[in-house]
Amino acid sequence: MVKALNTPRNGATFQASEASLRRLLGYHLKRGFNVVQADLTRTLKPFDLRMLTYTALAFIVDNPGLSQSQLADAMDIERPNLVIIVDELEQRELITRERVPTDRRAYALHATIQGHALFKRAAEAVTHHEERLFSAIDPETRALMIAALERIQKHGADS
Amino acid sequence: MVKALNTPRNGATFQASEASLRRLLGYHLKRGFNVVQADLTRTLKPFDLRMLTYTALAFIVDNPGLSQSQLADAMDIERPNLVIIVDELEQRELITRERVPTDRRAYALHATIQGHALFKRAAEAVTHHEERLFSAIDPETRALMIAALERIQKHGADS
DNA sequence: TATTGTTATACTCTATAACTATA
DNA sequence: TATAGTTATAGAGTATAACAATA
Repeated sequence: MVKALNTPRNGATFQASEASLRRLLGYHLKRGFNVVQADLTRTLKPFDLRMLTYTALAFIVDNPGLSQSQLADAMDIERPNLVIIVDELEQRELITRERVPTDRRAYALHATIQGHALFKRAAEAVTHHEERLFSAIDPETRALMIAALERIQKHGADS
Repeated sequence: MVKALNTPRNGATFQASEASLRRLLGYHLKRGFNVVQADLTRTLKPFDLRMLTYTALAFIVDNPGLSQSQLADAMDIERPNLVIIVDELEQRELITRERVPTDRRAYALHATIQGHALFKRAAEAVTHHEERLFSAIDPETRALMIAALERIQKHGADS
């Protein structure tokens, strides 16, 4: 909907002033992420997955046996918010929750055959979603952005 | 909370596999934006502003007299979601809503003296917030990222 | 017919306090 | 005591349908 910025009532162009919005990286991060998030939601819809259920499934597939605490830390979300995500994946029989013998407080998470199969199909769709959305950004720039975003995370985690 | 990635139970390192998460720009965009959003929330708290009320106020300060439709388009949010934002700013007497004589359906939005004053103080805090959070990213990289994010928006708006 | 602003509603993501059972 | 998982709850952002007033 950026086009409205170019068609205000008075014929001029709307501004995000130099003193405020347009020069803010955070502002563009938000808007860029919103576009990505909207497209990702559409991409995952056919698989009945959301951003968080997809992310959780990906981590469980890649790290069989990890606990919910470890998964929450890896996903950078709070433990309470992970519970319903794991509930949903378990009810759909995409993952299993098994008590850890050596620590009966914890659950070991594993993807089922169906979980692996669904993830494989969804991951392909996500790959196409990324290629489609970021086709205008050359690989070097993408890598540079990923490195910068990782630094922002580490820097933000310090404070 | 990335540190947990380095301290799993089995002594190995948790993975966001090459086939799935770690190589996805969208994944890093989300995590990076979450850090920014959390810090921005803290930054705006003393001014009783949220991300969206701050953004709306910025646009109104920079574009006096614009309508709610135009503001919603500029902010890239749906009209219904803007209503409570404008309500809040008006109730706090930071902006005014005046009927447009030539189109009695629309409201012209203007920032009050208090609105300008609060925005000026908040904008300074936001500037410091950005400098603090992005100090590890050199200006050239920031500019490159902003340009790339703008392209993603335009590209996403097409599809 | 189309647009502006509005109400109602629902979904997603995020955050905190407090509880239980285990360690 | 500390940790793993849970429940309850609240806040914030996003999205759609439907309506009254006006164009």
